[in-house]
Amino acid sequence: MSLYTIAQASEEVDLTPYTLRYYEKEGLLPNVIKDSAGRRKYHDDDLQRIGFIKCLKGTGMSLKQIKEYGDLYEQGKAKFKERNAMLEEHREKILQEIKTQKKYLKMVEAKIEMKI
Amino acid sequence: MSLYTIAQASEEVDLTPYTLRYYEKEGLLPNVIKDSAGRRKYHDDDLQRIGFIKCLKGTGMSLKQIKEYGDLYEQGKAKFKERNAMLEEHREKILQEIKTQKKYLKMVEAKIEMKI
DNA sequence: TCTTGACTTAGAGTTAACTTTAACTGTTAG
DNA sequence: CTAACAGTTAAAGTTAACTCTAAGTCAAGA
Repeated sequence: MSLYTIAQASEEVDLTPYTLRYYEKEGLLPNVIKDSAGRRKYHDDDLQRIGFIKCLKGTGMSLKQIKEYGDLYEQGKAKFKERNAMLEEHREKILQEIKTQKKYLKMVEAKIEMKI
Repeated sequence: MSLYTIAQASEEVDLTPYTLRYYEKEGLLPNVIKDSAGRRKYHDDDLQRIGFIKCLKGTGMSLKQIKEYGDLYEQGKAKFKERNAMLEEHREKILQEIKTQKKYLKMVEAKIEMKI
């Protein structure tokens, strides 16, 4: 049941405190609590969530869509289907993107080998 | 030796005319010629170049870096080494990125299978 | 007690990469 | 001949995702 300050959480997830506050302001982190002095305290759950946000973002999902997903997540199993549909669609997008990256990799390698 | 108007080139490479003009303004397309009325005419070479720009951009290279690469390219074999070094470094970046994407894919798939 | 340092907020500023606007020009179909 | 069209430019506007500033609060150490 460990708690992290924003500096510690920042270190842990490799995002700046600015970014963490920004994500919270955008509604991506609805469960971050504050201590009596109003300072943020991050739970392990929060860090997990940030990890998944980084995953979605790193695979090209916009913060807006990530928020949509998060909002569905907050509504529990009532929205399970919708939420999973989003993920399945996103999965296809990632697969497609990996294919594209591989194609581009070949183009770059061809250019390297061209030696002109 | 076919020539394309900006509308045709746009269609061909799947970028808007706005974007093509923008790329040119940024110095990424130094060889686009104009007809007597001042209208752009794209050679096949230009389209090839745009294709490679899309490849570099699609693999995360900034337009600024793409311009650097293009500038080296313009200087011919004098800058071959430097230019190829850029590509080799970029190749590593793409390989790394594909790895990351695969990791993220697994995370998304795990979440889908989690059914919670 | 004072001050240092880590936090807080609202809001302004930044950056990359477009995207659009306004005003204009040259080409072509009727 | 003229209206519509496809292009031109410089410059302004947009968007996403931060990133920073200014002014303030609170707790802890000398």
